[in-house]
Amino acid sequence: MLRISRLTDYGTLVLANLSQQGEQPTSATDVASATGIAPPTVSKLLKLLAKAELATSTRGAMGGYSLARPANRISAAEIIDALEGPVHITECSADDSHCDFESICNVGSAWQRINVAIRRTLSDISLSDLQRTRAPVPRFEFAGFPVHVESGK
Amino acid sequence: MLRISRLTDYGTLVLANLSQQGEQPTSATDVASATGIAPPTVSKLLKLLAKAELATSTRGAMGGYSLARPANRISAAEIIDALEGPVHITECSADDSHCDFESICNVGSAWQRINVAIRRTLSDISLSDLQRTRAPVPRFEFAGFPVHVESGK
DNA sequence: ATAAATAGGACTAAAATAGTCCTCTTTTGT
DNA sequence: ACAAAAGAGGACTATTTTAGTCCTATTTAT
Repeated sequence: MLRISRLTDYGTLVLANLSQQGEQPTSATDVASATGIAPPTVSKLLKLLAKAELATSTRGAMGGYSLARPANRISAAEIIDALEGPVHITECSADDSHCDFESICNVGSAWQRINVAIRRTLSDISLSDLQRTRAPVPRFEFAGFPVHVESGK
Repeated sequence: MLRISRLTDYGTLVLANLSQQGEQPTSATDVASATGIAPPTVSKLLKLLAKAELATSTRGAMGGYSLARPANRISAAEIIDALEGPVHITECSADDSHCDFESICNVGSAWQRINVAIRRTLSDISLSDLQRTRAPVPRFEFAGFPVHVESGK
């Protein structure tokens, strides 16, 4: 359905919060109170983000998490991958998937192509873009026709 | 998770099949055996597609379904909308949604913008594009940088 | 030592999805 | 008129995914 899960949405908030804190580590508890998200959930998210190397963790007292890289070098695609695993627009876009109708199905490849295109775009959008209230306006093209997206409302 | 549901994938197959049958109505049962999808599921899909006016139904003996319009005037976005309802990339992209952190959250609008951009692209892709084995290669741009997608693999 | 943190993973609950089935209405052909 | 073929509509169930909680172990600063 072309949507990201709520956890990913929260994850973006969490990363945005880390980004505001700068270099020094922030504890999961602090992030939780700053964002209003339930502490155990924040903790779970930060563990996933650390495993994906988007955040670095410091253990022990005065420890916490901080961004692994500047916000402009963390892409929306990486955030989604970290929190939802590699994403395929349909089941049959997955590398190792097979279905019974492959011989009939002439549809798969186009969805796959669209999937690739969306992922590329998401790769070009950084956490800092996501944070900017006035983010740059994405522009899409298909089959040679540019599709302009109005900014704001 | 940026993926469409399996039903939508099936729905595309079903529509592609109707498209191949031309004008005369095809029964849900026939579509089911042509595609290999379980008959009750095909029936459910066709009902939804008919309600969304992507297919027209003819009741009674010799009845069935046919495309409401030529395949090149049915867009991927319409198919998704018909089978999954209006789609939002995050919960807070929905028109009437509110969350407790709106005052803190500076992230929402960018995801929303991305959502709009993806939908526009999907609107420009037609059922006939989806059917073509060599569909045109979508091209995306973000913040002024064109992103080229290689064709094929 | 002790307190403050993360690491890791087991576990539960809730929600969305997929799929099935039943009954009713409409239409065609005999 | 009637029987058969088809769709309309909706209730229902099972499965899977997602969200969220909690517990125990490990690490580190003071």
